Parts: sequence; C-alpha cells; structure tokens
Amino acid sequence: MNIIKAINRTRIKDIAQKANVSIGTVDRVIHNRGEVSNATRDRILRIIDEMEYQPNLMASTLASKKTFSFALLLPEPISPESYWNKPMVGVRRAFQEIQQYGININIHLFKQSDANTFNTEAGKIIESNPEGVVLAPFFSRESMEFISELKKRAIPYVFIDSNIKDSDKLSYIGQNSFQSGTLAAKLLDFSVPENSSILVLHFAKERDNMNHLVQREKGFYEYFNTNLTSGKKKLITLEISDPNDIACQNQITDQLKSNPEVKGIFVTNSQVYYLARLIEETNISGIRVIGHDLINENINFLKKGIVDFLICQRPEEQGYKAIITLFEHLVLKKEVNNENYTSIDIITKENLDYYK
Amino acid sequence: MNIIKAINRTRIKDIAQKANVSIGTVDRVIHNRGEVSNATRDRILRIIDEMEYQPNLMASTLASKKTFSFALLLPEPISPESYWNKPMVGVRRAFQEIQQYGININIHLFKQSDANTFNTEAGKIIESNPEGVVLAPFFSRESMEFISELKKRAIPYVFIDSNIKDSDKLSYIGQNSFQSGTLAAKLLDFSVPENSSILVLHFAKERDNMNHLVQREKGFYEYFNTNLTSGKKKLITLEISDPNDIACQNQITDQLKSNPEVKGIFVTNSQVYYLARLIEETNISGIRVIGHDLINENINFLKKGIVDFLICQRPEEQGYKAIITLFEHLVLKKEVNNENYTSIDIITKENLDYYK
DNA sequence: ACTTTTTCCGTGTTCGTACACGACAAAAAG
DNA sequence: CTTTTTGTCGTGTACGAACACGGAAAAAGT
Repeated sequence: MNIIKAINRTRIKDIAQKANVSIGTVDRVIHNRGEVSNATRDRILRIIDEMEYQPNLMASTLASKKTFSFALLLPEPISPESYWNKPMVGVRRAFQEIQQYGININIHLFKQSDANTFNTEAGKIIESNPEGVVLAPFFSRESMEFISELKKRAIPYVFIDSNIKDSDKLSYIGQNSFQSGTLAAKLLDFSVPENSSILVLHFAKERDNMNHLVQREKGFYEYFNTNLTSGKKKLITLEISDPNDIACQNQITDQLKSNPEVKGIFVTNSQVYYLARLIEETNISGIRVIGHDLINENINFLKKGIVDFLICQRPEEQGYKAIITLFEHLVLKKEVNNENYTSIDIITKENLDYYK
Repeated sequence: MNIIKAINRTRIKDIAQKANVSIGTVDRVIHNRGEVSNATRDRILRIIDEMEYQPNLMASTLASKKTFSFALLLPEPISPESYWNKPMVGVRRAFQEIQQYGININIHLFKQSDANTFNTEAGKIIESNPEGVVLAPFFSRESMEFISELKKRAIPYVFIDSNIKDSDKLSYIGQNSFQSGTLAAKLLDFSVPENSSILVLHFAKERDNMNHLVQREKGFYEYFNTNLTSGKKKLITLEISDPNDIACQNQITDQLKSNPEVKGIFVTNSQVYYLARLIEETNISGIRVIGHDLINENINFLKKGIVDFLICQRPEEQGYKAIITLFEHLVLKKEVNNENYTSIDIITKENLDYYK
C-alpha cells in the first residue's frame, strides 16, 4: 500500500474505515458513479451524513475533466445602444467569474421580428446538447416547443425578462412589470398638481415584448383606481405606431394642445426619448415625464431635465443572475430561487451617476 | 527524470523551454520567490507576457497552505434591527463565497459612544497582524492613528461608510451623502405644491456619523439654491436632541402648527420613524415625508403610507463589496477601484418588495 | 590551489478529488 | 464442469500549482 496517497485521502479514508469499505467505494458513492451495492451505498451515505463531509470544490473541479456548456437564446440587440446589450454585459461578467470552473457559454441571438430565427437557433442549441439554457421566451408558442424539447432531455432552463408560468423552469429572472407601472403612477401622481391629467403613451411599433407594456399599463391604472385621493386625475391613453412619422408626432402635440391640463406623461417602454425630442423641439414646458430603461438616449434627456424619472430594472444584473443561477444549480448543486424579481429602480438626474 | 510529472507541467514547461531554463526556475519567477538571477528573470517575464499565461487559481490555492485573515472594525449595532447589522449581512455573504480560498474574517466592534473601545479593538487588530482590514473611520483622530500603524506594516485597508481623503486607502466603499440630499430635495420639491414650506429635521442625539447628516443637508439646500424655479419654497431647519422626550416632540408639533404651509418633511437620518409615530398619533395628514434607510421601523411606516420615500444606500452591499475588494486585491491580485459609491435607491411602498 | 560560502537551479512530493484500470468473486451461459 | 459475463471493489495516477530539498556552479575566503 502506498503510504503517501493514503494521507491525501484522510477524510475519505475516515469514512471508508467507519463503513468498513475501501476508499474507492466511498468516492464512487460520493460521486454517484454506480458500481456499488445498495446495502453498502446506504451505509456509506448515512456515515457521510453524520460526518457532514463537504467536498472541496476546487480540488474537485481541478481533478474533473467535466466541462459545462451553457447556451443563451436572446433577442438580437437592434443597435449597439439598445436594451438587449445590457443583459449581455452581465452575462460576460458572470462568465469571467465562473469560467475557471470549466464553463463555456454559447450565445444564440434571434431577430425580434422573425420567429423563424428563434426556431433555427433553438434547434442549434438542442443539437449542441448543453448542460443548461437561458432563454427569453419572446415568442410564446415557439418557446413552449423549445422547452418541451429541453424537458425531454432533462436540460434545466432559466427564463430571463419574461416568464412562462407552470413550465417546470429552473428559475425566472426578471422584472415585475405590473409593480413598475404602479410605481410610475405614484411618482407622476406626486409630481403633478391636483386636477391635472396624465397621458399614457405607448410606442408600440417595435413590439418589444408587448406583454410588459400591457402589464405596466395595468399597474399604472391600478394605482389610480385604488388610491382614491388621487381619483380626480384624468388619464388619457395614446398609441403611437411609428414615432418617426410626422403624422404620429402631430398626434401627440395635438393631444397636448387640446388638453392643456396634461401635466404628466408616462411612456410605457424605453422609447421615451422620442417624446423628449418632441418636447425639446416644440419647447413645451411644465410637463413631468417618466419612462423606462437606462439607455443612452434616455440618459441625455434625463440630464437635460426633460425626462424627470426613468424606471429601470437592472438588465445587466438579470443577465448575470441567470448565468449564476445555472452555475449554482449545476456545479454547486445549491437550491436556487424559482422566481427572482430584480429591484425596480427609480432614476433621476440626481442619482443617475450611481447606477453607472 | 520522472516522465509523468513532466506532463503535469506542460504549460510551465513551454515557458521553460522557450526561456531555456528549468521548470522550477519558471515558477520561482511566477511566484516571486527569489533565487533567480536578474537576467533570467527578465527573460522569463518577457516570455510569460507573450504567452499570456494565466495561473490556475484553484490549483494555486489548493497547493498553497497560505491563509488570509481579514479584520473588520465596525460600530456595534445598537439593536438587532439597527443600521450596522446590515453591512454585517453582506460580510457574511462574502465570507460564504470566499472562505474556500482560505480566508478568515475577524469582526471587531466598537461602541459609537466611546472612542476608547475603538482604540482597544484597533490594537487587537494590529496584534493579530491580518492581511487586510476593513474599517468604518468613525472617530477621525483615532482612525488616523490606526491607519498610520497599518501603513507602517503595509496592511491594506478599506474604508466603509465614511471616507478619509488622502489616506492611501485601498478603497472606499460607501455612499455619496451630498447627492443623496440633493435627491431627497428633488423628490420633496416634486411632491409638494408650489409655495409650500419644507421642514428639515435632524434627530441628532445618537450622533450616528454626523458628517453624513451635514452632507445630506448641504445637498438638500444645494438643490433648492440651484433650481431657481423651486425658489419659492421656504426651508425650515429643526434640530431635535431627544426624539423620546415629550418637550422635543412638542417642538415638532408646534412648528407644524405655526407653519401650516409645511407640506414636506425631510429627516436626515434613519430615525424618521420617530416623526412617523408622531404624525400617526396626532393624525396629521397631507404632509410628504422622506427619510433614510430600510430598517424595519421605517418599513412599517412606508407601508402605512405615512412615510412616502426612503432613501437607501445598500448597506449589505457595502459590507459585501468591502470584503470582496480585499479579496480581489490580495488573492486575485486584480486592480480595484479606489472609490466605490453604492447606488442611491429611492424606495416607496410600491417597489419595497424588490429590495428585500 | 583548496576550502567554504553563496547563488542558482532541477526535481519530487503535496494539496483534495476524479477516474481509469484491473483484480476478483459470483452469477449466467455453454 | 468450464467459460463468459456481470457486479464489486482497491489502487495508482492525474489535475495545475507550491514549495522543500539538495546538488551544481560561482564567488569568496584562506
């Protein structure tokens, strides 16, 4: 018997001795590697339980040649500044932290305008047979097909940005759009004088995950329905199909002209900068504006004071957490939260700098 | 020569071959372990640079018996619910993540009312000769002494909560109190009608790091000085020495009675719950209240709608980041930010749940 | 020139775990 | 009863780096 190697295995050896088996048997049980009779397995498991044996993660990954590959399926960012770049930043940060544990990440992008690209990329992911998947279930029918395939292969998947209920997901990482709408309502309610009206503006062209917009609007109305003291305020809803079209822009300015008591505007998605541009050009003043998402165009108008509040849902953190969740589940074998709502941040000119 | 071991060292062997030296020499250079002539050291360093050799952190910590001990010097929490418990939560989380790298954390607490306890604990820390220190420089003279001792021993230190300029600190993790005051001002400015007055309330008894309070007030006034459109609002400042004293409470109610146009109150520290209690008891309504810190007492009043906004600076994250910063500097040998301001969060009843 | 000291370098063992290989016995097939 | 298959188990080596030990070469001392 080699004395030296036995020293290295002291911990396992302890267990082996107590169970009256060999070291090899013990680590077969520990790593679930079969080739052990049920009786000895049970005996060993009980002893391990008593000792509270904690395997050393570093030695483990060092010795193991196992690698994990995670696949991402996300919408393609429309421009270098647009929303979907943000989660990617978080993904990269997570990757930096965990790549040493033998983790690879493959990013697959689909076009938000074309469900076929979603299917194509989903197919590629299935083919590559990853250990875990992160996806934004943008197209719900296609997503259902994809996850049923994943379920068949016992590949865990994490939803990001949008959720699908009752889907055996490992986790959902994202926002609570309804609450974010309620919050926007409160802020506007506080920021405009009594008896003024509020305009709810949908820029709906680029159907950037419509469900969120609907939820935000619902939350917004919910606030004014339940807070009776604010009941005097009138709400007006306006849908703008193409914010670049002059006719559409006129729609807005007309609305404002015919309703001079409108003192607050709520834009349900990240495209508040279209409105801000219009306000800047037409020199309208005295209107509080609230929108979503910390993207560069919006930041500029926030600094200028044309947009008063931005509500933001930490997209970088969503990307980061999605990856880390898979990691914790697969590598660390920790319990993970089935639902993980990111915080709903209120950003103004004053605290902007601290959300980099 | 043992063939097998040579295989294990392939990467370093590559370098050794190119530099025409032995494997041992290379790892001496890599780990700065001396016993290498300057000429060969330089040659090897150049080659390492070209190869972009990245040491494997896991193998490294596994083989190394080196352990790091970090010492913390923080104010003792006054109650189980009070502010200074929060950073501790973050510290524990950080510890969970990095303890496997051989890191110990020793927590030293001092009494906020007694600078001597600060000195005693600081002495103990010096004696224990840790690899890194996190401290809240609550007492500035005593802190200066302490850090000069640390500097002598080349022990890096991270400030948390408060900063000391020009102190050769490794990093500062904390809030920007001035900006947080500005932000509070904006929110109140938006939330009260024009021509109303605003009351700034200091609960100054427990001198919980006075400097922050001063900075917040400065920021608050700064906002109203620069935003001329809001110039019509009158600001009143009131200092309350003992919020439990009835005379002091009357001071507040008197102030509100004699100035019925006060429609907003800003409490500069976490003790807004004293005011909220008073408001609740006396059934005053129609006043917007803004305070600091997400502690349980405040949360209750936020939910009840008596406090409208809480401004919060993520104390858990401050604790977490302080530890991680030391870790990154000492173990990962990464560059760390010299100043790290945590985000200034606005919390209302509506988004409270997402800041757990 | 010879000994002693210093400087430099090569190699083997080690950290805690994973896994391949092969030994051996029992069961199944011939 | 022999041969093959299956089911268990023990041990040795590897993962990538850290570090001790001791030997060779160079420098210093006599």
